[in-house]
Amino acid sequence: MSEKEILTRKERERAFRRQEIMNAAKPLFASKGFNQTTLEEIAESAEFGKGTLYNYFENKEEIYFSVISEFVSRLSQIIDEAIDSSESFVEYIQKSIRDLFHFCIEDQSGYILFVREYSKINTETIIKDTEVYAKEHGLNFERELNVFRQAAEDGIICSKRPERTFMMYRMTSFSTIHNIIVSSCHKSTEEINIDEEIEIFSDFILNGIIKHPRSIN
Amino acid sequence: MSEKEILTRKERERAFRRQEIMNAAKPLFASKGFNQTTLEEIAESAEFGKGTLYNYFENKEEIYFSVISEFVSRLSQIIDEAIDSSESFVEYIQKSIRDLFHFCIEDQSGYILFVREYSKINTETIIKDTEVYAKEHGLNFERELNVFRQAAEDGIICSKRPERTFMMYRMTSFSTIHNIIVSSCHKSTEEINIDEEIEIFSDFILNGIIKHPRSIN
Amino acid sequence: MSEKEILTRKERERAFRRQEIMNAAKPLFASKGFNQTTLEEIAESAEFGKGTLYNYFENKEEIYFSVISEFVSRLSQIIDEAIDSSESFVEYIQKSIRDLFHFCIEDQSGYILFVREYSKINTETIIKDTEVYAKEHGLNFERELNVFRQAAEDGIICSKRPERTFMMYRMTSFSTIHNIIVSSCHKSTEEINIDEEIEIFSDFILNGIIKHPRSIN
Amino acid sequence: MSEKEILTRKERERAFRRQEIMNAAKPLFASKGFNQTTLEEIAESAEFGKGTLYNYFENKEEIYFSVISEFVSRLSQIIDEAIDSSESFVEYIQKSIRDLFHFCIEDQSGYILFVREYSKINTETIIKDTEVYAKEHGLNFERELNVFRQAAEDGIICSKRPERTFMMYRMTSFSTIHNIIVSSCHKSTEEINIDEEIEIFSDFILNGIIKHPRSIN
DNA sequence: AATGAATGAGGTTTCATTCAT
DNA sequence: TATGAATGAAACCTCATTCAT
Repeated sequence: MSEKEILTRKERERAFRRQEIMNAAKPLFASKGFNQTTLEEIAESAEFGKGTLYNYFENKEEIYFSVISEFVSRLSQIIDEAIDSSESFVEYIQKSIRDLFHFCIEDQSGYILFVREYSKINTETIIKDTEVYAKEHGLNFERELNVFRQAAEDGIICSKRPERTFMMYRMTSFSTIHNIIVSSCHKSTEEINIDEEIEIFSDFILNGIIKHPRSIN
Repeated sequence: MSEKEILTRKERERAFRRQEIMNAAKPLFASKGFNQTTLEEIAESAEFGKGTLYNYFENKEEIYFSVISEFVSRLSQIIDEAIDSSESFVEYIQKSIRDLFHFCIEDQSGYILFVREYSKINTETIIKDTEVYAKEHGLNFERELNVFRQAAEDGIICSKRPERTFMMYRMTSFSTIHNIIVSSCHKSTEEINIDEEIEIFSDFILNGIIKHPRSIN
Repeated sequence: MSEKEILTRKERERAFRRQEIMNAAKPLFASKGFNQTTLEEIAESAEFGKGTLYNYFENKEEIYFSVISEFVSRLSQIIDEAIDSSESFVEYIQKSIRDLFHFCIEDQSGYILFVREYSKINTETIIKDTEVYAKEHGLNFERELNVFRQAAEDGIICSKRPERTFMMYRMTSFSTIHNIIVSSCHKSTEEINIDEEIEIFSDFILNGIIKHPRSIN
Repeated sequence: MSEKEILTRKERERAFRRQEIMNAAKPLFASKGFNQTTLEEIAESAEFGKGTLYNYFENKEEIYFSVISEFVSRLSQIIDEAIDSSESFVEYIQKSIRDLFHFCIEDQSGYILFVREYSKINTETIIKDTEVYAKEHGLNFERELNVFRQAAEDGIICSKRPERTFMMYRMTSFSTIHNIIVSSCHKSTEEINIDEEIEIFSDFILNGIIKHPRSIN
């Protein structure tokens, strides 16, 4: 029996309103940033009074990090599923890229907030050490890292330092998604074809930019 | 005879003090962000009174963007030089990666500010359209883009969409540098070997992550 | 049933506090001017915190112009009533002078602020074109002007340019009231007799300064 | 032999530069007010360095009051001349109105500054008591007042309180001139005819606004 | 539980005045 | 004597948080 089922009606209502506030805050934080988003705006968007927010969250920061935390949980799940359901390294790469891209483009606001904090590029909130931060939210890079280590041992990838290779792969994924989102905002006319982007990116990751005698794909 | 030589002593002193203020502001903006950095801090760090700053800059924003502008100018120059002095595409890639990495790691604060604005991830300043912004500061992506287009025509790179490939290459460069800088901040004990990082990254870009029958390099 | 009656208790309290702030600000603005009056002083005088003022007014200017606006509305009403209730030109002149003097001397601070702005002598606020300004606040010189035009047609006043005559009459009224107020401030011992002042002024306006064979009055 | 002649060349140059600064400051103070005019603007307009001003004046206020003082001296002289050269009360009134109007409209900036201070409507400078102020600058209302007292004794004017009548006359003169100046600023198309204005005003003062059996004029 | 009025610390910016050159 | 760089007090305004209702 899961924990959820033993929530009372009051607790369920409380959780529901908490979520409503987070949903209202997310696009505001994403588009305007932490400091530039006022509690008044969040309250108005959530159709609550300003003071009510403090019945559900300690302070502004807690709202902010709760939003990100929620995103990270789901992100983590997606990666776990990709690992669990793949039978080869290449399949895992392709699957995780595809699922990650779709998920992030689905929830652009969440993604932007996540990458802003995670890349440590944000300066409006106290920067937390990535590892602490990742653990707090259950983001499990260790499992992925092990996949890369195993692939190195198996001779599937050539790098002598799979940790570095993994980091580059991860960073590159995030910045490419970021780039797609930004592009789609600014050039609405030129419709972005997500599946094409995914294919180009997968090829870039697997084969690099130089033409090789025979491509794996 | 260049214009610089006909600056009067006063003008030279003025330019010097302007630079001093920018140098004082740069690491503050980089570590704390735009809003979190107060003019008082900048003034104190520059060893000037608060009001003095306004004799050299219109307002806080002008200090901020002047710092970035200076970085972009030098960045632009480095890329131009790499293009001009390379005889093949692969040489250009290797050279530009090497020079870019060294330059950015030399001026970490400037780099962080640049990437924060340029990636449109920053929310504290009015985000300018990348292209406008790039032109304003003389950042010339068009030239690099043409290098990639030519390489595609020549069959050196396999992508059917060299613009996308270039963008991924650029993004990936920046996030890798970013990652190195962040790592070096947090794990100062584990000394970062820049040249090794450059080699790994060059290989990653040129060949991807999958082992190929024969590597170009 | 008027709209006022359907104000909720909250709305009534809000309006009341708004008025309190205006009442606190009025004598300060009148005695010290716009720039020389600080928000801190207004807040202290109104027995509110500094920030509270911003819950009722957009900014300092809005407080200032609200005070004047309130005065102008009441001034306008007084003149309208004098026109409506008078049966001859001379009666209207005497009545309007009497009511105007009493009203302005009752609310000296309001009057000083009004005349400062209206005479375009003030340089601390952006000077608005008198006509625009008058219309905004419902000050209706046009009606009075028509009374003068009619009197000229009827041969009651001799001027060939009743517009000018009206303007002189208005200006003179204001500066005389101003003079009375200033005098009463500085020479508090010598009690000012308002009714005598009104009589002298009415005579001055109607008959000029030269003795005539027979005076209307 | 006058004092002027024993000024050394240095002293003459000093006086000349003092005057230059005042001339530069006058229109600025008139159009923008005391606080809104910066020393930097005055210095620039006078083609001096900011610091140089302090070699000629104690501080900003001294510049301001020197400008007004100069105006008052000349104003005083004009009224004295009108009194001295007139043979009747009516002639004095007509002459003084004419000369005053022409003088003030010639030096609009000076006039505006004078009336702003003198009417005690200004709040940007410490308001000085009119009498002190008048004496300081040699403005001699006492002589004019005596002319009115004499006219009352002689039965030329009807008022039992010639002091009040004089004050109204003075105030009215100033506000009418003020009105003309303001009008000429805002309605440049409709050319103002000074001589016509003077005639209308003289008539207004002497005869009031009501048509009398026979007009003096 | 919900509200929003009240608060005041803290930020940017202006500008008269000083003073070393 | 002329200069203008340096200064810092003082002003307006924002907004997260508290708390009485």
